[in-house]
Amino acid sequence: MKDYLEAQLRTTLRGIDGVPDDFEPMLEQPNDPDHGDLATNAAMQLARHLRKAPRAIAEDIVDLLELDPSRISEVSVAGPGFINFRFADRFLSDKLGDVLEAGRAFGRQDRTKGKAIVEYVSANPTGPLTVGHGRNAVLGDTIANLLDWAGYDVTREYYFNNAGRQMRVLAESVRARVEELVQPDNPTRTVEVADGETAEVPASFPEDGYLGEYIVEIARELVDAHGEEALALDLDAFKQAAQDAIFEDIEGTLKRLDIEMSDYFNEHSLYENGQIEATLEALREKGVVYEADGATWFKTTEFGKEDDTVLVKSTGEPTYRLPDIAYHITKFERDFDVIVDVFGADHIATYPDVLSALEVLGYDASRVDVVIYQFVTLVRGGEPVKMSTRKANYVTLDELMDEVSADVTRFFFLMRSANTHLDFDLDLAKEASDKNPVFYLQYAHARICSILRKAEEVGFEADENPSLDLLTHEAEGGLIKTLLRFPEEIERAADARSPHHIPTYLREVAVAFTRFYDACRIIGEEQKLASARMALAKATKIVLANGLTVLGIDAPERM
RNA sequence: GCCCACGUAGCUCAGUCGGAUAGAGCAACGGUUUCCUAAACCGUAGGUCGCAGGUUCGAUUCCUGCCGUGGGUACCA
Repeated sequence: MKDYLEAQLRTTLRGIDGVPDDFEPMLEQPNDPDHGDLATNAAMQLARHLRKAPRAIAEDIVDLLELDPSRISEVSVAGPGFINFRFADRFLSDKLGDVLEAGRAFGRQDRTKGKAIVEYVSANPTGPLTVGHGRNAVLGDTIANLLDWAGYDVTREYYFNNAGRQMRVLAESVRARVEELVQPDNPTRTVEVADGETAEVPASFPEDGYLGEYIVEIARELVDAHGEEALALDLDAFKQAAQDAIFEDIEGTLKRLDIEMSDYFNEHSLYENGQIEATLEALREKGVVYEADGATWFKTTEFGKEDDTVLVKSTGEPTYRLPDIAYHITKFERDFDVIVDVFGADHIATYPDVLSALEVLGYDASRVDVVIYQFVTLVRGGEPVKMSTRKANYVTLDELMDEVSADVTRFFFLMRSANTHLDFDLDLAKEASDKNPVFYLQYAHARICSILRKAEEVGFEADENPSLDLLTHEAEGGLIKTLLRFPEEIERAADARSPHHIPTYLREVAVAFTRFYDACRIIGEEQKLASARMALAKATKIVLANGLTVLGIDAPERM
């Protein structure tokens, strides 16, 4: 409908002198339903160009506009110069039939938009996923779902680094725990675990070692498998054992969230195939790289930064920025039209360097969208929980899901815009009865299922081709209009890479449905009306189920 | 210091490619149930859209400055 009106408006405007060729009329839904179903402010925007009063322009447009009365029942000029359109009931009921026909595909577009890659999670295998990773994972996965529905061929990629200092410290941590098991009488030392809390660790435990209990478990498995010989294993064996165990754990956690990556991209492969070196050379040729103090620098000051940035340390080891650039080049080489990165706010200073480098090397950096999400503060008993992966004091994503379920976890991460801080109140989410919006949505879906069951019970059979034009009650019209917005909402959320629009929208659907449910009976009404209303209930079920599917949340048959 | 977000109802947050009377949930207050799930619905109350300027026919939305909160500012990731 929006497309139809846009096209008609454009045609009309082209016939008016003085309208710029590139003028695109905008249509939006007025806040107040009394103002119609769609409105355009085109006349006001044109006032400048045409040097005429907006209302007069609006009158002219309305006079010239040719509209199909079976689609638009009413056009009016209002306020300072808005043109308001009202949909014909007939049109709405026709469209409702389309919803039923499309079913689980309603809101999904044909796969014609090209290839998209969404990089998310990307946690190095040093420990279990935490709540912070959870926000990343759920955001990324839902953005990927949205792009999928919006018509992209989507790759979901997890980028990780299993080389370097972090992993060395991890391996040493495991080794120390093995030593502790095999030689319990060795000297120990005291380390701080959390504010004011301490623990005893073997003297060989590395500085900044990983203190989580999972390290002890990995050590125990090694001792179970190798006995005392475990201590004699080389560091790579400890590293491998830790990495295997931790990745298995991470994949298990992601699976609980219904997340399955397309692939895992190992940073190390960029070294093996020479892309790190090639990237550095390419940058050097562009003259944005120089040597100083034994290190290799990237002239980020040329791109508005205060300082230059080290790409290769004086030790000869690249900082993570260089492989990041090389990695992003692979995304271009793999021909992705849309490239989305999901990063925590702590990466906010690093991605501009990557984009600058891509730009210098001739890639269209505007294809890269970086979604930055702010940190999650877990609140337990009214107190914020401080978290650190290295110290043992954190709440894992698994623990969170144990407490509040995967559905609630996903929903809470998705209901807020990514760039606001998220206070995740565990007590509230757990209590989660009437306060929890996810239940409200699921309940609306379950209630429709209940109606369907009831219909079967009492032997009600809806007409094959229900007369949808019987749906003239205010609550029915409101619900239909809300349902029909679903495809636009998906597209808008996908374009903006903003999943949180969907929970907001689905709540509107649930509210509109519950209002309808409250005002209109289905079973027991006269056959034709009952059939039409049953069709409306089914259409609502489709939209709720599809929307929840995009969010990765279950749509239960009963609650 | 500099960079990036954010600041909207008592609380948690939508809305912001400039538009008509700024919305929702929770909390508060009042009402509704012979009926397909009351995990509901209806109503009332609640606001200098952080502050001050600027651009505009029109600013919560764009620009500048200030204040506040968070994050970043490593030859760590």
